[in-house]
Amino acid sequence: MKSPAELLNNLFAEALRAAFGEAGRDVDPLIRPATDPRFGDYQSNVAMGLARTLGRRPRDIAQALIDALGVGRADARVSYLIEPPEIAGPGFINLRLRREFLEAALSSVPPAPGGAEDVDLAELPADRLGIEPVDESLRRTVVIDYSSPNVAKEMHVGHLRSTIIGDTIARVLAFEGHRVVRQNHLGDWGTQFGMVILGMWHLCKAERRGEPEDWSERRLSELAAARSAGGDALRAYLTRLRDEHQAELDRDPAGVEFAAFLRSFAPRLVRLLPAYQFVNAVESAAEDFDLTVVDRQNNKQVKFSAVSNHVVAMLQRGGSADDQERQAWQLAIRASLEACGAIYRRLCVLLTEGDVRGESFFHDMLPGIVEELRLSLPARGADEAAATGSTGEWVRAVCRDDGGAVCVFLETPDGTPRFKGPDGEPLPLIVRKSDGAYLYATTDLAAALYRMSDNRRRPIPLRSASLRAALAARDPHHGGLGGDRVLYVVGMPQKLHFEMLFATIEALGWTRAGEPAAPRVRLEHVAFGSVLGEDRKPYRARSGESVRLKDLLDEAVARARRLVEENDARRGDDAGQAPLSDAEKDAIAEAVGIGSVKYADLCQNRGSDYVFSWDKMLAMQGNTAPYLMYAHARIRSIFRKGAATCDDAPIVLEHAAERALGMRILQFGETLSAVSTTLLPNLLCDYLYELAGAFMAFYENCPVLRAPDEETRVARLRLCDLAARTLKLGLGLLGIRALQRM
RNA sequence: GCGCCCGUAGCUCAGCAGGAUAGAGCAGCGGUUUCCUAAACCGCAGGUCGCAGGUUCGAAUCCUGCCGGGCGCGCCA
Repeated sequence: MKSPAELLNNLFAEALRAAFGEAGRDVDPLIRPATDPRFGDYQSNVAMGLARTLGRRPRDIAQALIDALGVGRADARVSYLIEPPEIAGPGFINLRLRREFLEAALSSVPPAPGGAEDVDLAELPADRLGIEPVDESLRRTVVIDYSSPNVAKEMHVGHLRSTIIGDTIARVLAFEGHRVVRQNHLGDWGTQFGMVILGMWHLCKAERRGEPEDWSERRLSELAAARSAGGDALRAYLTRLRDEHQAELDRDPAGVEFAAFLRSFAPRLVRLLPAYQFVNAVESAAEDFDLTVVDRQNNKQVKFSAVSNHVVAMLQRGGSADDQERQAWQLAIRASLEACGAIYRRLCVLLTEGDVRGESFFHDMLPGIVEELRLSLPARGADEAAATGSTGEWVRAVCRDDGGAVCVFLETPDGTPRFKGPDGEPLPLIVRKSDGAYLYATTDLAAALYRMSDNRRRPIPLRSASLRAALAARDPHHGGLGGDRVLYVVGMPQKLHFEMLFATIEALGWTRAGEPAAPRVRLEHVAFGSVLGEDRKPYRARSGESVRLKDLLDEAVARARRLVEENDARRGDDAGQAPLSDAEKDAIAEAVGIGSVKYADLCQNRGSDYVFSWDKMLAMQGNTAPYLMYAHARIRSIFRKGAATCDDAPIVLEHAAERALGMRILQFGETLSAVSTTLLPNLLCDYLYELAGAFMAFYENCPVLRAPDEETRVARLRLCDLAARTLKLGLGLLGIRALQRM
């Protein structure tokens, strides 16, 4: 089933060619929903624009177009679709869909597949409402990078938008028939990682000394006290910690204790986190003091404020001497993934451990990436190094050393820098620090290569043999994910980074590689704004720390639970149905609470910041999850109460409210297309809100179970069924459960 | 300093590949329940779309300048 807008679009495109020949080819018919019900259902605004190019009066053009459409001719396909169009104002063509068409289109929607109530929100909903996937020729492989939590930290509000928006986009694109590859770019290789490992080491030592379980928390508050007491107290405290640290190293230079500890350690994030925070706090406090310890192998002095860096260096250097660090690292990842998995399941987010390709996954490609940049982007700009970016601008990239760091300078063809720093000097993309360490830009280049490359469809020619080998080692079979479209669901502040990254990739020519038939790769930064508190500053807990996602969700569910309780009590027996059991209340509170948090985020325009408000997201009125869920529950209630079925009864759109509801239902498909091209989930939210509003109006005006006659009754039931299924499907694509009762 | 984003009703926000009289929700005022869930529905009131120019048959939407706010800007991610 195609949506009305799509049908109109196709018919108008044909008519444009028929009426105006070449001049009408590839002209967008500009089919839009009517701005006012009096003007019909849709309108075409193409005539006014065409007036200039054709040198004719817009109303004449509109008339010619209508003649070419052939409405009213018995043999014209358009005749069953619309009433004869009217020309209005300067040349608007007003279109009114025929009632018979609407009724037939709605009646032809296949019944919901049996088995009905799917508990999980699967990637592909069982009930498609007759909506077909996009044409085979338009299907793409879409790689979507979202969520990307940091292993060293617990998930917090900062991860909410990426996780939720990314998941919805993934669901919508998959529903449209695209091959979606989710990627969770876990932050598992950064500097903070040394702190986690070091924290685990401290846990080990504390345990051996027989200290209490909350050792880390105690040390943290001791440190805070020493800090506020001033310089000398802090120095004394840090010196004590240093001595303790050194004593432990001396006691067990081979790390036998730590190795044993790791073998039996059941990693739990609740223990890891305070230990990490402790190390973090100690190191930042120690920066101002000249304290050192001898490193694990006892060969050199290490600054006490930089022990974790040293651990990172050991970890990243590789080799069997550092197995211990590697093992600790694996355990920490394990713990983090389990914590993330719990959050994802609760959020009904599709990400699994199979989608994780963290920073560490790419780390051995990094030297090859730098070599590739050096070979492909020589200082004397070769032709290959200049290309039109996806924005259509020309970019030229030059890779050279600067101050000991390896840099990519992006330039316009005449050599002026594309990006500048605060001092007005060219701002490069730095891919290797002067100390030899790699940065996230390097990892992002490696990840992008992996995501686009495909041995068969899009082999990317690489000059660096070591990079070729490293890429092949990652995915020997396919040589990469073969993405035609690579999406990065990452916050707005990183816009500059992605501009530079994409410009570099374009200059390397990776997006244009592969067989001629392969589409050019589109790289897109799906940017989003921040979550703000009522004070319009980034949303934080009262303590000033960012809010843990787990706490946020707990509170949402608790608030929803109170509402369920209140409401059930107020309703009493009035509704003539059994009160909700505790288990039902729990389930409803969970769905409503989580759904409200998600919906409040998704219904905002992705690009803008939004103010987090419990009252608004849990409100029953307005564009909220509870409102939509209520509309769905109300419909299901009709079926429950009437023990009714409607099977394949023909739809009748007699009443204006019936027609309006039917029209909305049919517009679901075109809404999805809009979401997949703009990647704006709020368009889907707006649609669902309007759909629910149309249902509410219908509900007030058109009795269903008490309909005047049986024919009307079953027709209305069928319309209700379609409305409920559309709501359920739409909510499902947002990763929100629809409820039977609430 | 440079770059990006934002400024729409008292408040929070939609609308911005230009289209007819700019929409929601909240807050305010007034209605609706012997009737399928009132966690609802309906009505009223509320706007020089930051300001000034420009392009256009037509601008909240595109361009330029200004004012106000946010974010970003080489070896963090």
